[in-house]
This record gives sequence, structure tokens and C-alpha cells, in this order.
Amino acid sequence: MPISLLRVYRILLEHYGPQGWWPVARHAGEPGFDKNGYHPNIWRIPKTEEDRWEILTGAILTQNTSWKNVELALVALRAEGISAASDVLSLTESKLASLIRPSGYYNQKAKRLRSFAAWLNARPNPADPPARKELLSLVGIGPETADSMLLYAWNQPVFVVDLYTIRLLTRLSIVSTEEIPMQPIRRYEHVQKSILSRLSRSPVSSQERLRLYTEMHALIVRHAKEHCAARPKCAQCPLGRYCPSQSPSP
DNA sequence: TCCCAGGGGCCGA
DNA sequence: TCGGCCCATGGG
Repeated sequence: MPISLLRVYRILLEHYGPQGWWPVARHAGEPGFDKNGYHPNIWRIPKTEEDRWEILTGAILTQNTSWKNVELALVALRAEGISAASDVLSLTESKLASLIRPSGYYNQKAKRLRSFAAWLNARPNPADPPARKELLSLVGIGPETADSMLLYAWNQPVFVVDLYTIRLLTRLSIVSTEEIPMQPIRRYEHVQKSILSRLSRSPVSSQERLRLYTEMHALIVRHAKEHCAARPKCAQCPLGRYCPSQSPSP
């Protein structure tokens, strides 16, 4: 029997502690926030429109990009006074591209950010969570970006799947590689469904679920960086004794 | 120098 | 439906 997902969560949380996702750099240094905008109970804190805008922007900028580089881009935007969708729309695309340059793929992301800002700006009630389908219909918003937006910017209990999640769960034999479809979108939905069916057996309140989904995704990313990398570093891995794929230490 | 990062879209077979 | 390619910076 593979280890249960909830058990994985508890072990990772015990080992790494709360990750404080999604960071909001504009609050860096404020009480409870660290210098990069992380806060252990941030999922509980009501978000302002500026917070939401920063999270949504970060979700687009971090596509296939390390968060460090995204931070540089967010700093550049803030220095320019860009803190709302309407501000983005006031910039030319080339100006926007030059500001977000450190985050890579800047031409592509400038287009995506501008069209996203136009959509966001036209919404009657920005605090109202959009339908997932609607997000997916926008250029440059795929399933992972849409789900992180819903979870971290709109506090919707949605489980975010990423490459790390798939890697970890297959290594732990929680999901078998054979059953995973090849096509990216179907792959995503398959793993997400599989995860939900495993978690549904443990009844929790919607608040607890929000906390679980928020923290779980962040913990998996943390764990993938420190141990469960493409080239795994299995020594001292907190999940080592539960992992059939554990490689011998060099 | 090579590899990787908090993905997504497009195109031809 | 699929495989392959493109987008690009910065850090290890």
C-alpha cells in the first residue's frame, strides 16, 4: 500500500513548516510577513485588490520561470507604480515587456499580461471568483495557472497540479505512471481527479480544505526543490522510508 | 558549458 | 491525437 496523501501532507508540513504562499511582496516586512512577502497564515488574510492583482500577475510571470526572476519583475513593476490592471493597460506593450524582462519570455508574457489585464479590468466585481472555464479561455492561461489563480487570488478550494506533483506522486506510487494520459490537459485533469478522490474520504470543512490545498501545493514545490528534484537527492528525505523509488545515496 | 525553473500555444503529420 | 518546437532570463 502506498502512503496516503494526507500522511504525505502531514509529514511535509511537520518537516518544512508553513510555506506562507502565495507571497505578496508589497507587504514585505509588515507584521507577520517576512522580507519577501511570505506569511504563515496568509490564506486567512482578506486580500485587497492590489494583493489580488500582484498574485495574478505573478501567476502569469512564473510560468516555466523561477520565482526569483519573477520577484525582480514584480519589483520593477512596483517601482513604476503599476499596481492594478488599469495601470498595465496604460503601458505600451514594449514598455511592459522591458519592465518584466527578468522573468523571461518577456514578449510573450507582455502580450498575455495585457490581454489578461483587459479582461480583469472589465469585470464588474473583481473579488468575485471567475469560472475556471472562463480563465481557460484566455490566451496564456492553462489549467495550472487558472487553478493557482483560483486558489491563491480568489481563495477557491482548488487543487493545483504541477510537474512536481506528478513527479512526487508517481515516485511514491500514489499515482501509477501507466494510468496517466500523454496529452497535457488530460494529464492534468486526470491527476487532479485522482488526488481529489483520495482526499475526499477525509471530511473537512471548506476552511480546512482551503488551508490543505494552499499549503500542500507550496510544500510539494518546496520538497521538489530540496529533495524530489529531477535528479533526486534522497539522502535525509523526510519521505524516504515511504518511497519505492528512493535511489541509493552516492 | 549545461541544466533547470512555481507552462502554454502552435503546427504539421 | 501526438510529437516537436518556440518563447528567454538568471542562478547553480
